Amino acid sequence: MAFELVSRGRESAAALEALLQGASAPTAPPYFGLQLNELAAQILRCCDRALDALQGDGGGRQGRKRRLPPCTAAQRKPEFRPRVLASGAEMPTRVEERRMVEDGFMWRKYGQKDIQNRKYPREYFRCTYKYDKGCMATRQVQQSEDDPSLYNVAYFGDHTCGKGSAITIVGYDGEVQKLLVNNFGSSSASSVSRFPWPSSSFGDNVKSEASQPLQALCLPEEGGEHREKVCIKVESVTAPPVGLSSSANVSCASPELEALPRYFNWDCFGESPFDIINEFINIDLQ
DNA sequence: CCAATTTGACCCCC
DNA sequence: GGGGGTCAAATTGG
Repeated sequence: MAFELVSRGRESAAALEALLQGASAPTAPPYFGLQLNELAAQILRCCDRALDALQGDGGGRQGRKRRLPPCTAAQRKPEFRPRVLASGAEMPTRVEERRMVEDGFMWRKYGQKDIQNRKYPREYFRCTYKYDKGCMATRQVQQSEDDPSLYNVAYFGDHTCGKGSAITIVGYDGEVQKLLVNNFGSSSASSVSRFPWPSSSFGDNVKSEASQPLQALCLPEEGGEHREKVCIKVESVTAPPVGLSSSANVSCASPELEALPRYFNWDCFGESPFDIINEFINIDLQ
């Protein structure tokens, strides 16, 4: 209950921050020395910490850890099971490198594997509602070798359990960029998965149409505590018209994404957690 | 008792 | 045949 309440508060803060970013945040009156958007970001961080604390409270589902002696083959019932291939060659819809912060979904671990040439095992999670609602979303989590405090998270499949959403962004020339993102940044499993900005915010300001959602997606925690890299699969990319400027830089080796470089803070996903390089770009948050 | 985790076995693909 | 993804029995803890 407390978890849901804090989650709701977090979503409200996210909405506030998105609205402030879309509005004239720099001219908004300061509040105790903070700009309003900074204040919203601060509220978000507090909510995230509270949610983390609640999850690690022992009442959460993550607290169950044990180490068992392995079962012998004789103890197991040899049984032929028809397999349903869930992943195959499927590419993840989202890849993140993040500290262990809840992503807004209910996951159930179903496997763990040692991966060749990898220091840490890969953990496999499926949506808790796989059987209830036929939700086939899965995710894979692997501890980063570069920074063990970070975890690479790859998402496969869309949530059909009603807990996720995809957003569509109209590009500079009207071409649709569809970002496959599920309930990004929310920490509430029971929340309605909608982004905090209304579709009408993609108004006449062409420049903000593309940049605003990306900024709003990325809510880096200042001070470095909450550092994450967000990788989003972009189905269609369109270059902004000549003359439009952006304060961000981009470098990306992917040919399909060459058009973007000058306008966003893209970075190539060179050190992909799961060897996925070309179809994903990395938004380096700072 | 039920739900979640652990972990070896199983299965598919390359 | 090996690697990686999934299954499900065993186990644990609320």
